[in-house]
Amino acid sequence: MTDVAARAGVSVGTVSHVLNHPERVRPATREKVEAVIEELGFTPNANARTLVAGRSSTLGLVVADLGNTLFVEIARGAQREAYARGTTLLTADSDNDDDLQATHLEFLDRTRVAGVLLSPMADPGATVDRARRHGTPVVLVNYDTGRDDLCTVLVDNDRVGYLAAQHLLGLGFRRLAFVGANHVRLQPVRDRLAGARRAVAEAGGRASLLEVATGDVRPAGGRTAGREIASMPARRRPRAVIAVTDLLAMTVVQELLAAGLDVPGDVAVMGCDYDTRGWGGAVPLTSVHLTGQEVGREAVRLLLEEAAHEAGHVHRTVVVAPQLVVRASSAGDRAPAADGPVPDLPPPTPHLP
Amino acid sequence: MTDVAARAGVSVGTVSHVLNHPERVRPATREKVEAVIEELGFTPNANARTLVAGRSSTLGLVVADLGNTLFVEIARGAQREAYARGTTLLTADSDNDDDLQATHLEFLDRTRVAGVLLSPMADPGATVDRARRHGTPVVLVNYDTGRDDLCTVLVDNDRVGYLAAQHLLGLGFRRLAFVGANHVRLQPVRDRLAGARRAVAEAGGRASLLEVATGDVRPAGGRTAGREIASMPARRRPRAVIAVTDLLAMTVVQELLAAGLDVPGDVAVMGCDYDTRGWGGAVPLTSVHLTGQEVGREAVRLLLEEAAHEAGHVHRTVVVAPQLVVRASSAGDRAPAADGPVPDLPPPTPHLP
DNA sequence: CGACGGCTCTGAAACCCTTCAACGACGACG
DNA sequence: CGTCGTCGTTGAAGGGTTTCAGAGCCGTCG
Repeated sequence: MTDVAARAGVSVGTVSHVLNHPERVRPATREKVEAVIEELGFTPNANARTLVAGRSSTLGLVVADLGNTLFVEIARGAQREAYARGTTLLTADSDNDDDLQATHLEFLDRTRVAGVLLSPMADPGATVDRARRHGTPVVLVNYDTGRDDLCTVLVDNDRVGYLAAQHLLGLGFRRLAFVGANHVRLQPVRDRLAGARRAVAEAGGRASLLEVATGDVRPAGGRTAGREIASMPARRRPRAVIAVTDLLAMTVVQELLAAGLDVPGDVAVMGCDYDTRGWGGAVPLTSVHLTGQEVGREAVRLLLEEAAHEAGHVHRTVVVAPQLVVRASSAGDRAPAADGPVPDLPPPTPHLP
Repeated sequence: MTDVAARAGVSVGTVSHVLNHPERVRPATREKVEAVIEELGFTPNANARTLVAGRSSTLGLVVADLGNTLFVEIARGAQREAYARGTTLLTADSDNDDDLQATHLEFLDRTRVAGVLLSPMADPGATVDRARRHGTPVVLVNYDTGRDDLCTVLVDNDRVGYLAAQHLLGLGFRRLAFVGANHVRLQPVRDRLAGARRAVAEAGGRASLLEVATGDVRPAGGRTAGREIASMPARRRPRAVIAVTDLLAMTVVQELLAAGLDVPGDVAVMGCDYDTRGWGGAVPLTSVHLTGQEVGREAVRLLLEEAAHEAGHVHRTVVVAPQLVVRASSAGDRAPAADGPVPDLPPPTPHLP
């Protein structure tokens, strides 16, 4: 900057003004300075700026695992909202490692970002408080600590289950099943199950919800559940299945098909979450999507709000609504739906010119 | 830091030493300073440090679109390599916007990161040079500019096509088809086709490669191609299909199934890329995967190497091998393979406690 | 007993920018 | 023609850290 000032025949203060308060400097001077900046290829040092300002305007996002489609959606939504509001979002992937997550959080704290979005896998504990003590606002994303001294964005998992059951009931199915019902120690499972039960209860006496256990929340769990359902006599067999996870739903579908049953002709199946792997199969999967983008957006709003009102900010929890997306696995017709208006179908690679 | 120094009764220089060169300070002093640091909750300001050092040790990654699974894999691989080498990787998503991409690159340049990985959609042009003029090394990822004054990491697309055709030929299929062959203006398509042709040529006279055009690289293009193949008389119909894209392959499969053909019984199908949407269907898709993680890893290695040898660094292009992953759509048996050793199957949401 | 070498620790400069009080010039006004 | 206000510009302070030359101090050796 000194070089620019010297070469333009002005003081560094003036160069700074050209950069940050162009209106304060006479057009002639400004143009001269700008010309020199261009000529010298000068780029201001963001660190020095932040050092003076005390805090940068960048936002950080620490995500538990970018391999999980939901977190990617959260990152995309957050990125868009941040951009719309004139800031930059930097994402750090903790790769399922709590220590790394803490490291990333501390790094962003050290670098004095305007605020951090944290989407953890487990309770982050005191790590968050350390950052906040330095004045780095933190918003918790997609994880419920139950704390009320922290802004939080959550998906309404009760509504996830409710929407799923409501959809199937609305199609006229009465005998429903809920696969994965035994994993109620996982809060989202608990909530989804509760929502599904409520919808069934509201539908009156003719509707029922069979709760099917799985050994595992991972795909393998759907295997046994799928076989169990397939082997039931047709009169007792559930007519429609809600799996607590898209991944479980996918394996249930595979087992049903392998047993010679038709999906959705004999059994309709649907999942929850936002797992793109269910979208492209022969029977694209109906699902209640966790609206990750909306979660990310809302989180950025909350974070900027908190960052703006240093003190006197009231922490709150925003609950985002999930969204039902109907595909072939529950629809009446089996036409492949991949061309349909699936939300945010990523563009295809190859993307080279 | 001044506060810490005062409270510990030492000078700021000593506090700095405790932080960066603990061996230079007497244990007693060190412990006292550390105690005060803890007591005061002091966290060093990374900006000030970078300001002095001239450059931080953080790496930046600017990615064209996080909605694309391949870029996510690149980010994950890069993250892991960076972590293994003791640095931090910050990812910025350009959301398919070239201007935003340039903005992100400039931002990282301003913030004086150790280097930037850039995975663009189109030729980034002079943006890159601006950053490099300030001494910010840039490595181009998954995009071939043809420049030799830049380190680049590419996937061997010729080998993608070659591996695909070789796999099918190895299974005994002779009449192959290549779907999407008309999009040769896209460099990856051109290379993949060339590789496939070569494998077929090497197989001798009895093997053939029917080149099928699609109106579009997007999924819809697979529709017409699939119908076209399905409607051919069985004797002329290709026995195995390579689609230039996983997404195309998925829709081809859907059309074949809809026409009453069996996959892979009547027609085997495979794709290329790394699109997870093809993994979970009733007929999980065989594919030649672009090994995004390896690309990301290699890119970080290159970048750190360039960052280390300020001058006298020889730019080079590293070509990463793709990887054949066999699933049901080409295998002899149709057993669902989702439990098999699919590379990097993400863990399931729900991930709350 | 004095000189000398090692350890520790200090203080100040340097890093690059922003901001703010103050200053000079210039036009308007009385 | 002197005074006042504005506008544009300046110069220095300040922000948090690292680094480096040097100052004390203690022990050792001659």
